[in-house]
Amino acid sequence: MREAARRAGVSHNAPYRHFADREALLATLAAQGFEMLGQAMRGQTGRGMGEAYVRFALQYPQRFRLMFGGQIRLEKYPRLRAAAASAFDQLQAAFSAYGGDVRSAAAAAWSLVHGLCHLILDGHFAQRDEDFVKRVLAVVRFAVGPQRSL
Amino acid sequence: MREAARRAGVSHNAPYRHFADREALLATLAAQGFEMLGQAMRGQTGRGMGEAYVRFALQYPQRFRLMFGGQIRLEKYPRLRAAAASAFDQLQAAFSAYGGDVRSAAAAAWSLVHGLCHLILDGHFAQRDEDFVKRVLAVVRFAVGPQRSL
DNA sequence: GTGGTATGTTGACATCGTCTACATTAGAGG
DNA sequence: CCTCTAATGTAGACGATGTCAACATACCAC
Repeated sequence: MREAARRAGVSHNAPYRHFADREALLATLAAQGFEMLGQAMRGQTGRGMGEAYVRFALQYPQRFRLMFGGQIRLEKYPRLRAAAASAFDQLQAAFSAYGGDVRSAAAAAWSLVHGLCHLILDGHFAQRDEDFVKRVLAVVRFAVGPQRSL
Repeated sequence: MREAARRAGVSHNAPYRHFADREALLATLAAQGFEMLGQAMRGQTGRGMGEAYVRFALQYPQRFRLMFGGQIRLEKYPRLRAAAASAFDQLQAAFSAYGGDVRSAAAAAWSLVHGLCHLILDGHFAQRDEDFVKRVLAVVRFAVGPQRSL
């Protein structure tokens, strides 16, 4: 909080006129992040959405960590939960054209790109260039229908 | 640090006799977590390893967050990096029997289960029971060979 | 002009991670 | 047994932080 005030050039307590507490400030920043993420995925389809997701995480790593670092309790900030759900809905919509267990397929796709972001940011992979991301994403198939494949 | 000392029933500075600083303490706990994770996956194969991974995360959520929360810089703790790599190696070994881009396939599998853990822990999914996990993992196929499928 | 609301400031408090200095304990070597 | 040393613990302090209460200022509606 004090650091935020410092950067804004105001006294150390000014932020409390705009945010209830530290967590509320962070929740606002996280919600903004989810809107940015949704914006980044807008218009993309299929694998392009996944790549946009990863690109966002690599471009704004701190923001991504804030959004998904588990430091902010979703239950406490309905606006935050809504922003996150809105982003996820875009991903799920990309799967709705296919039959089968759409919800599970979308969850799997989200998990895949999400985990990839985390592991790259944590430095668990030797490579982190866009080619590596494309190659990893290219490896998976989603069996949405009884026989279908995406 | 002070809380740790409190729980151990010693003075607030005693922990500094055993750990250089807060980050070193957390790094030790994280490394221990990676060993636990490796233990949990030992003996499992294929999807069973993924399920074990998720089970571990759901059983020890705080530990999992510590291990992958990005608060500890891997570069600074070689032992930690080694413990993490060792766990990942198990996963990768499960793919080595198949041809194709083994490294990418293993990375994708790790990303999938890892992202699933994070999203479940963050409360982004309505369900979090073992059935849901099984269903999500069942949806994906890994195209390891030119024509092969796992 | 007056009252109220939004915004900012000052000062204080408890807590935290960390440093320095000092005390205690335990074991090894004479 | 005595002494020296290393390991371990303690006390006190410092700066930084999140937060609260009290007070000040600016602006807008009536």
